[in-house]
Amino acid sequence: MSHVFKALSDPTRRRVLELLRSRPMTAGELAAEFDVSKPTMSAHFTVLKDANLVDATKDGKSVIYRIKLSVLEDALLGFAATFGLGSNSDEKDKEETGQ
Amino acid sequence: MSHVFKALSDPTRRRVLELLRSRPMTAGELAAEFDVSKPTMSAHFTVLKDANLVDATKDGKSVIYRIKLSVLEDALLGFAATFGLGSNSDEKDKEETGQ
DNA sequence: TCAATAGTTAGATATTTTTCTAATTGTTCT
DNA sequence: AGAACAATTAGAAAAATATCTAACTATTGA
Repeated sequence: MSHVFKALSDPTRRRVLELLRSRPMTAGELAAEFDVSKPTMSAHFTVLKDANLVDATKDGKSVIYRIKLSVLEDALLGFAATFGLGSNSDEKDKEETGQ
Repeated sequence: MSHVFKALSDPTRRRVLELLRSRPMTAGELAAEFDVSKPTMSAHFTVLKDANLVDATKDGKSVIYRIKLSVLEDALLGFAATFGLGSNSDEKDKEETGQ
């Protein structure tokens, strides 16, 4: 879980995840969206893989990356829940502490 | 918002926030919970302040830190919402993409 | 006023992270 | 087999982070 937050701390990696939100993409397609070298992107992919936030499958010459939404959800909402946040939009009267 | 994720990427800082969840605490009380020097903790507090995740008020010799839950909530749930996550527990039938 | 206490700032060092170019691996196509 | 392409690994350099000790500032209380 610590790996997830480390992975999310970099803007490039957060944007990679956002791109993968719409559809799976190859390393090359993803790299084309950024202004850094392919090896640098490869390093970012490794961090995302280590955090288990993406899944990589080889397809011919390409590697297709897919976001693992459930892992992101567990980390994000799990941590939020620790603070009593989330799934709380229109709860009625449950001893709210207010800040 | 990038500052928030940077701040959350360190385990010490995440634990500081968790400690502040129960009540406001002084720098000294917080530092006592960790195995690092006070200046190191002071640096962590600075990162949390820069991310606007905590509020510091001086009270005599002490500085009292308070968590700013709304900022944490906005960052965490806001980002989660980008992925269609959260406040979604028992939604009925809304063209779910399922992973 | 002076000593004690709480906390931060200064300055240095060690570690981690990000990034690059060059070289390598694996796949496809002719 | 050999060229072309996609991606990763190797190795190095630059930048950012985390950490420490020593010194400083501000507040309290004798």
